[in-house]
Amino acid sequence: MKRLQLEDISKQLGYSKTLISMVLNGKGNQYGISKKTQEAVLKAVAELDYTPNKFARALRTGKSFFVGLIVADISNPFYSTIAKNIETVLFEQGYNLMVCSTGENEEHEKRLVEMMVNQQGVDGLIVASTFKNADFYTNSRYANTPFVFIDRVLPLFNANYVVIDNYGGSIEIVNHLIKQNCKTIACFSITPSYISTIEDRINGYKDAITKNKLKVDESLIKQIRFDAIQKDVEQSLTELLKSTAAIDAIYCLNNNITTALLIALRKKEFEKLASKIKIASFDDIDLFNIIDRKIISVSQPTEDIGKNSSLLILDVINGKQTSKSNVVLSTKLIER
Amino acid sequence: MKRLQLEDISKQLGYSKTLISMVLNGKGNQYGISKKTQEAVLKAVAELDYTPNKFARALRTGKSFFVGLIVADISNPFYSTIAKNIETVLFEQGYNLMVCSTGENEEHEKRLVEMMVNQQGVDGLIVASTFKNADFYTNSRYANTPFVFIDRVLPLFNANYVVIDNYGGSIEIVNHLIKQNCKTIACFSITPSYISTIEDRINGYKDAITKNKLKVDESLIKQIRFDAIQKDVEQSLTELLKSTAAIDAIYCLNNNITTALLIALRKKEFEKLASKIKIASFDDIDLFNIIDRKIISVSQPTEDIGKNSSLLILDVINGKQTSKSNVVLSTKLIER
DNA sequence: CCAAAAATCTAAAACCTTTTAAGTTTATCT
DNA sequence: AGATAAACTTAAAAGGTTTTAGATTTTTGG
Repeated sequence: MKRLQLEDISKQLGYSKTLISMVLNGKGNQYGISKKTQEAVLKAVAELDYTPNKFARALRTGKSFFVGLIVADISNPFYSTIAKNIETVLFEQGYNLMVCSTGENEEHEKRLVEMMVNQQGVDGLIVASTFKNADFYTNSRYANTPFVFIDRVLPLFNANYVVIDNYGGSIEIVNHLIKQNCKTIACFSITPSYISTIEDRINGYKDAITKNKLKVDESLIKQIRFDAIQKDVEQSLTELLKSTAAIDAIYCLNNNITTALLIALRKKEFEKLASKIKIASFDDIDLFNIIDRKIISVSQPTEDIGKNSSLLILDVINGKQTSKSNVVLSTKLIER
Repeated sequence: MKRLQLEDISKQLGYSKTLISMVLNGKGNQYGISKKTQEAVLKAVAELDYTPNKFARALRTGKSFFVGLIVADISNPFYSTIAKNIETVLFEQGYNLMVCSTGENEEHEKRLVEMMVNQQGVDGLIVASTFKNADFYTNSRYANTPFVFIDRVLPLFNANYVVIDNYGGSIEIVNHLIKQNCKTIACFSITPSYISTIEDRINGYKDAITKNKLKVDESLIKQIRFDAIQKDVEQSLTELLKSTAAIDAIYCLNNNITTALLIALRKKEFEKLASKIKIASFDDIDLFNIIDRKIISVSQPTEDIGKNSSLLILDVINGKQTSKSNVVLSTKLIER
């Protein structure tokens, strides 16, 4: 069965394709099509169950009604929650979401952006970028594509973004640990560590320690590789065990590290450590409500990141934006 | 800066648009374009950084290189892992994935399928359907769209599918519980319960009990509503506490229910129950490796569901399929 | 009742590819 | 050399919408 097209409706109704197209696009009044005609068209279209060909429409208008989302790893609940909220907002406005993961790899991110913009023709792009600097995005070939950056900002780049207050959240949770009498706090960071969120969290960690008149011990800051989390966490624990310092707490800079730490601490070799330390986590996940151990965490307003960024990109797409919009959302400390 | 198009390259090179298009689509040899010409074209195109307009191409060929994925809830790790694996396979073949959640709602599923097929023009659709029967999908308007069903099968519907052996997995886990000396096993099922996976798991549960010469007690089978999981789990626990039966184990038919049960069991009111029972879960998640309680589970080969279904839909799209393909993957019991 | 203005409606162009059918040039064979 | 085949190339059509510019009909005012 061949797909119905404008021509068929036109013949059936005796109105021109133009008129029908106008009515269907809600421009009937604008072009002075009479109420009666509009109704007749809508009725017939509904009865015949006609829907315009997406490709023809996109070719003519240059609009795909697709928004791209690029994150490090869509199976991470932090990003998947954001994705879900973005999807909901977009769907209400007749837009669709296309999600891809970079695996925290710059080259992969490049390929994905190129593909989405050039091949897939997305109307806009929401990105949690892995890039170290903004060179790639400042290239003029992207000047016409609406971008909104989330979670992470790129240095010296004047762009729309929706992020959270990583520095403030970090200060707050470390302050809380210190109040709980933790003096020696290890920090499990993640590579690539130049990412703005991580930088800010590290700075918060250091500043909170300094302001409480304690000393920052660089040997307690461990780098965990994005693609070898479990291994590196256990390696770091071994190092901590060997060191002379008596660790009071471990502060994990993201949920993946915290999860890996919890798994590691179940092993016999780390038993001794496990019973003594407090665990703090930047980013709160459901899991923390189920386990016995009381995790202190900073929860991020993931829903709001999703909602804000999607509303923002729609504004940019629809030309409703006057100047760059920079949103910083605040975090919430969860004591347990 | 205006986008480059075939015409520009054509003028620049002195070859026709046709020739350039042919070379770019890898049909140079097929149409007897000389090696020299092909190389010149490819070089120029690379230098000028031209990419064909996606919409024009799709309009002409009728192909979008998009595959849709429809599941109940993309933030459920079971589905998000499947999604990730599908995405990887598709990406390698130049296809893209578009994911949507139905929230286990038939009407929403209808809207999504309609939208993906009619408005977005996907080349094929992978669906974990919420539907009770196959009427919607047997409608002739979908006869031309490649479909692959995953996770759940629709009764009496001759379609491509990739599922797991729910009945067998259920038998195995309940057998294991009984061997561990559990005689009274409650079952937390989920509505809508007509879904094939749930039906099969329930049947497995009942048959395993019967074959072990125990009695099935219908009052121990609780229905948990998809959209009120926590509440219904706690309600069911209360009922179990009130009943005279001494429960040995609770068997949860999916990971959401198990998670909700674990949360509930932390409450004082269920303390008594918590210490005595074993917990079994259909579907294994990372969480189970972190908590103290030893959860017995059936793990599903999510990676394989993703890989198999995506390879299958590509075959159907590319006309490589000869007859309907039905894949049943086996599960793995995880004792802890 | 006529001219001008307002209200409706439409033909044709534009969007940019891919593919068909056919054209031109070069090589091969007798 | 002429006819035929092979190699290479292209003009034009097709795909289905939206939009522009203009045509037609109806209404209004004198």
